[in-house]
Amino acid sequence: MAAGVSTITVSRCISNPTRVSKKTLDHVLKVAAQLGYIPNRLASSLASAKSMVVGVVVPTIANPIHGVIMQGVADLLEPAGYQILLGNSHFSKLNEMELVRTFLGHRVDGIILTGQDHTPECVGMLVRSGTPVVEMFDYAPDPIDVSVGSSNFDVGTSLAQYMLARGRKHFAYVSHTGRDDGRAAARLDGLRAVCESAGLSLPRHYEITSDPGTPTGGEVLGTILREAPHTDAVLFAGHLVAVSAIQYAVDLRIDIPGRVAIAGFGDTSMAQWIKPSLTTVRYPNRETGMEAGRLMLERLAGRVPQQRAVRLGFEILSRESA
Amino acid sequence: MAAGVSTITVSRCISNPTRVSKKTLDHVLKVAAQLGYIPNRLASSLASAKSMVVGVVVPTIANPIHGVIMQGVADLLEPAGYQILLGNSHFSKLNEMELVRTFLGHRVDGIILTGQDHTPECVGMLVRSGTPVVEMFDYAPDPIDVSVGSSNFDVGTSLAQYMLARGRKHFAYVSHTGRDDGRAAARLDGLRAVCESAGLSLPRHYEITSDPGTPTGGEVLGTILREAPHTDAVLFAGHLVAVSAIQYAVDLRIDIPGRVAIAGFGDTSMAQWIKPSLTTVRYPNRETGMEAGRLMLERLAGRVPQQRAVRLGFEILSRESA
DNA sequence: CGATCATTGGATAGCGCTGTCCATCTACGG
DNA sequence: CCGTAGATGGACAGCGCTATCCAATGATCG
Repeated sequence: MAAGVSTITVSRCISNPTRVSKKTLDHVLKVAAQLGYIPNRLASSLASAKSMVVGVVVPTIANPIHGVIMQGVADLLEPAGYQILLGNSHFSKLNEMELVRTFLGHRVDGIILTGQDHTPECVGMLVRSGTPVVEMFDYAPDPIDVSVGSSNFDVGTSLAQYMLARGRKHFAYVSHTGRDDGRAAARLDGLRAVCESAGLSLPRHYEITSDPGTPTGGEVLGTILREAPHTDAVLFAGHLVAVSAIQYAVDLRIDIPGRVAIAGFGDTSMAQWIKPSLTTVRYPNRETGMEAGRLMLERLAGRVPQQRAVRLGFEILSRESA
Repeated sequence: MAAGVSTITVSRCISNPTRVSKKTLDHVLKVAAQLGYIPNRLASSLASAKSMVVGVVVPTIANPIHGVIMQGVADLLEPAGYQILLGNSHFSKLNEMELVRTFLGHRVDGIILTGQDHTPECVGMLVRSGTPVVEMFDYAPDPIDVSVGSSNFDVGTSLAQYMLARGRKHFAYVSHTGRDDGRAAARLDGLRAVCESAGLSLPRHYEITSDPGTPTGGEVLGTILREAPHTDAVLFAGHLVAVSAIQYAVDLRIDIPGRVAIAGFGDTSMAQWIKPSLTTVRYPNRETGMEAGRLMLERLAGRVPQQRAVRLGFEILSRESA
């Protein structure tokens, strides 16, 4: 090398500075800086079988929920020297599997997945590879490796009890088809459980087929109040749908929450600015990401946390609509 | 290999299937699938000097603006077989530089940067490396390599003219210190240019030191109307600040837009749900990301686009507040 | 003053692929 | 029946680093 020392000494300067004397270290570092030398991490990874890269799969990074979660992950991983390989599954298990395959090809040191619903082949690949895996977002009691998230069943029961405590008796639940299934279904299960044990009629379930980005809440609310006029609480899985339902109600002089209570899942800024403001469930997104990052760092350090499945809480933000 | 053929044939099956007969191809692929063989892309990258990875630096992925841009980038890059290495600069040029250094170490095939303000050392590294670079978000007339974005000077002039056309004469501009400097400053320059040529007094500039996540718009609006009561148009760089200013005005029965017009930059859902709804500038975020992705693919294919700096438009969403 | 040991640098051999060149095989015409 | 071209598979070297082992150096001690 130009510094007058061997390749191996340079390597040690970068990866294991204690193994080299202060003087040569300084010298090598100076020459390296002068030359603008940037070590090839590909070669390093290949030789050491450590890539310092973690693959993260989210459904879509455009959704601020996942953006915030991702930020939490990055805030833990980046300071520890890990880079993030980002993959968008677009809510498809098949895409997720292909991303996992690609990540494994890149010999990532760990993989973080959103949700707990994967193809068996995907799980098989992960298990066989021996790569640390964190499943985040949902509470997954029986994870592939480790997991962190909130229980949507609990969210369902909590919100049902919240409504019950406010004298509501006839529930409707509105969700989108196709995406987000597991979470939406778990919440509905929670709702059902409470209704059953309280001796109430089961919640009516409506599925919207249009894109969550369209404000179709008005139509749905109209349909519900026509088909089941006694409905006194409607729970919307999508915010925009919930907000547009409120807008619709205000326009039609339907009393919210007098005539019908409305609540949403997942907190967004618009929930607090619309009149009447929307009661929602706040999920600890940042915390979820950070805990996922923490768990990953634990696993990367070769440790297995005592708690393989971390259950995070949530918060019902009581506002005007319910 | 287990398939009874040499290593090299397997390699060809994956990277260059035309070079191998249909029969052996099928056979090798079948055996590979059975074995759950996943080729090591690290070794592949090292040998071929192509990593199929593109590094993308954003200030923070938690901000939906950058999330949407990133989605646009991913939507072009992922189908083309490229993976995304994500880096968060936290609005720091130094962090950005370190991320670039790391990415270069990973021998990424291309780097996409947010903004056009980089340390000279960072630019030097990029140029020396010969890696394709796309700068996105701002319109950068003289990019390192290629760029795409909207001109914030134009945004400033357009919004000023919009206000002028509605009889506004005394402007105030509110921005955050520290982050986003270039863009905020460019908009202010645009505003100033219009004020000057129209013979108006220059816009008053207020800087907020608190976090953009805190709703301090009320205080600021109060200060402005006290210090400069003749102000009839206030432009807020942060949405939450703009929205909270409107909230404050409503609470104090200050007529919006009668007494003072309010506008924001960058469109978010809350802008349309607050009463009165907020006039904003819509930036083409998705398109920015997609164009950045497209430009990157062009450069990765070895082509140099005729237009090295792509200027995207924007849209003034005229609502109730101005 | 020489033997022993910790410290520091070097030599060697891969990590798992791909680029380049070469060998083999089949098909075909002269 | 042989020569040639096109198609197909293989050999070899090397991408740039690190793990492992080994050599040289200086410090310490009997």
